[in-house]
Amino acid sequence: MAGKQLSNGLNRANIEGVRRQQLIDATLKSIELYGFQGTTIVTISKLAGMSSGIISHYFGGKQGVIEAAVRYLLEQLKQGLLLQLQAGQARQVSPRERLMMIVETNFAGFQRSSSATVTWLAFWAKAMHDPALARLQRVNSQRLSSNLLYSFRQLIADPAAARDAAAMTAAMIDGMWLRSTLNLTPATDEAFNEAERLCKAFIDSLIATSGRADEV
Amino acid sequence: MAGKQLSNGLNRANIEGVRRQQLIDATLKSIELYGFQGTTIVTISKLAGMSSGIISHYFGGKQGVIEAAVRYLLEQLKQGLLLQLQAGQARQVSPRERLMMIVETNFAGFQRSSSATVTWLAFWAKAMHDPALARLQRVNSQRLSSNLLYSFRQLIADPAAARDAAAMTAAMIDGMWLRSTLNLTPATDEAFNEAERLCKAFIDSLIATSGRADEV
DNA sequence: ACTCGTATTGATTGAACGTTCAATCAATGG
DNA sequence: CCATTGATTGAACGTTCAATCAATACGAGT
Repeated sequence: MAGKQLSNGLNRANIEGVRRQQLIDATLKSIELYGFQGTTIVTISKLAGMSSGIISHYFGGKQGVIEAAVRYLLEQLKQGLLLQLQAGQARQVSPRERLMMIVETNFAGFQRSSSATVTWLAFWAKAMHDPALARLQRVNSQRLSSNLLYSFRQLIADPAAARDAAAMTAAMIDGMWLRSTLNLTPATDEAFNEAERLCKAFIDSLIATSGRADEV
Repeated sequence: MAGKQLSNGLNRANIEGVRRQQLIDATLKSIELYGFQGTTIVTISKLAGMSSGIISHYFGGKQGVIEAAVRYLLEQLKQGLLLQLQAGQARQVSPRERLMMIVETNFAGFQRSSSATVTWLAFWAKAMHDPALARLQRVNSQRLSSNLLYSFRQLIADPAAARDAAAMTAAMIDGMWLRSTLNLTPATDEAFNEAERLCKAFIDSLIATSGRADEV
């Protein structure tokens, strides 16, 4: 019944999901190639190998498919950390290891791709004038802070110091990512690797300092 | 001769400069009010109290006036530090003081204004697909790094450690600024003040750590 | 008062874009 | 083998916007 196959190997019920993902991929590709302003219904649908009308059919309009693409990016980031934590579920993950995983997730391959970097920047710029996107942005920003704070609390006794450590680390991750993205000369991962290294070094210095306990 | 006054108090030769600045101000105001996408020739010229044609006359087109507005922002940032250093020229400015000045400049009032924050984000997003803007971005990004490195070199003996300190501080400044801007709920300066505090605390911790000298 | 030159206007144009919807067609069900 | 579904198309439409340019306003010089 639901398992009946079409000749192209697609289940009828799956077509919608498949098309939506194809259009989201095409949207990210278009933003990568032509920029946010240069992305139109035509560039997206052409990259997807479909007609222009299909976008309104599945997403209600251009605004819809772009919002969906952003949600996809946010979801990738969220799942990235979940998967990595899951991978180390057998053994016990120390607070320090967990912090390193958070850093690695934020500098993972997908987050370095052109389509992702360009879209993130456009997303932030648009979030300042679009309440729906602003809400998504805030949730995402909060998640990074909370994840960091959770681990820092287990490493730093003083609550205020733990909060400061989390805020600093969040800023350093975002700042490193931003500067790496903007200064990406050709297609070198060098900047991202260095950024990841420095973020991890910073976390270790925070832990080491707090080990010496009593400051301020 | 050149000092001849018009009835409105403007020098003929100055009219062009005055009009250009008025249009740049109007452009920033429009981006603040309507966003980057919502900014058109009409919104700018209306805010400036002039007609739409004037933009093409003075800037050759919309692209021209927007580029000029971005250049103005970059110049403000550059001059901000110069002025502050100049203010303390009489007495000797210690390397640490100079670092704090750099932080203060990046969180100065003008950089917190809506018109500036929105334009910065739009500028970054556009820089990824516009070579002219990308060049401006790189120069600006480099300046922050160089300024920081110059002072850190006087405080940290190991060259590699000084370079890392500068890179980390640059990222923290940009990251703190970004997160403050994006999470600006209503119109609270609270986030910016906290960001400035943490950046300064971070610099002090870098200096203190290097004082203990020999690490790695 | 009159003219010249510059500054400015704003209606108009043409291109670009998002949306709509009647028509098409392959895949299903009977 | 015919009827029905619904996924997909793409031309047409209305809107938006940057750019243009002929017309106008206005100060300066005589």
